[in-house]
Amino acid sequence: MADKREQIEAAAADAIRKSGLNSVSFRTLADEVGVKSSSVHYHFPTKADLARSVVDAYTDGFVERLAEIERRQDSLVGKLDGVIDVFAEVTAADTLCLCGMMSAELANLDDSTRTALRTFYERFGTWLTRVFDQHADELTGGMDAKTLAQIFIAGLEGAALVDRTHGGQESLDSFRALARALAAH
Amino acid sequence: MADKREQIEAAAADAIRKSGLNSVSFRTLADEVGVKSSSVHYHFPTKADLARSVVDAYTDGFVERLAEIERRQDSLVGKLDGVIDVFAEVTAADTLCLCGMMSAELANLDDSTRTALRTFYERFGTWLTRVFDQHADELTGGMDAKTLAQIFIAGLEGAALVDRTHGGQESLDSFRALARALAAH
DNA sequence: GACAAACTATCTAGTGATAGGTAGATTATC
DNA sequence: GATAATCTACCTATCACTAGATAGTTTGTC
Repeated sequence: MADKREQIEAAAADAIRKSGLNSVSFRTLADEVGVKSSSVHYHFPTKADLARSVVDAYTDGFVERLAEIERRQDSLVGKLDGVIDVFAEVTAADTLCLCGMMSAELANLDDSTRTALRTFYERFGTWLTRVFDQHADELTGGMDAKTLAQIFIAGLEGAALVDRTHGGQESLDSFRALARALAAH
Repeated sequence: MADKREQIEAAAADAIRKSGLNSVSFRTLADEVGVKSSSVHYHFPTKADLARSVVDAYTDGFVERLAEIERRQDSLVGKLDGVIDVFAEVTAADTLCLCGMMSAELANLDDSTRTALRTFYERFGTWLTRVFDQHADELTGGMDAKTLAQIFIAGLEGAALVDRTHGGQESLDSFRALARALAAH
């Protein structure tokens, strides 16, 4: 049996992606990993501590996946499709991007967790902006790299949100089409 | 003092847009309109009844605003900007689209409320698709009307979500830029 | 190497606050 | 007098969080 702290963090991340931080309780989390709720409080004194830790870990994992995409894909469409694939996995599992979910719950979060969320979007945005910049000569439409990055970040977060309400990946596929329209020249 | 039922519904809609259905309680709602929680239960027996009513009312109001935009704006960019303005109001009030917020909470909703959410997206999508179809000859990029409608629905929901985490309307403005890039010819 | 102190990770047992929901009495309206 | 809308008073369940006990492990000291 692996480290309990990591198990708790993983169980929390899964539950948050499915139904949000608000419907994650120390008790259900404890039951899932086979300890008492007081033990969860030992590792994460308050819910805010748990929330921040989960966001930080998710962000690190997400950025690592972006780096992997960059290693494997040379073309702009290949890279964008790689990112869309990440969101497609999330949608296929009937969940949301953890940071998208928690952004909806922003009003209930403490400052440190809000900062962690901003860091997620910032790192995602920095990566996407750089990718668009690297392929600037292939782009149509006349929009700059940062604008395109923001369109894709908001678009993919929203697509996961919308697609989950009716199943399938229609919205996500529309962003695959947008990627191809932008890269055609 | 207006009809209590409507007051309760309006207070619920405001609270949901700010912090989600999960953090709206019959007690706080009752306090806001000056009644007891049992009186709220008289008008809306269960929380699911309240949720569905609020979504239905929001959808009707939203669709009415779309019709108004269509009456006032002739150009494609004018119509798209009108829709983006609706989301800009939402963002300026530090809230989300009510249906976007509740989509994040999908796992905690009953079937009738989920159906009401799907209806919102369907009516929004039908309107946007028709608008893009009407201006098909002005479009660049080669994407069909339905694809474009899905890009804007997901994009605007996501932009409201993302922009709220760091203030401002950067993401929303990027969709204004996309509208102009698509309409240029 | 032996022993004590400190630390880690868990437990039992409980706190006060709040949640959605209900029964039945009361008041206002027509 | 009937009906609609509100009230008081309550229920059970769950929430985040805490105190204090208890093992096992690690670490510092002689």
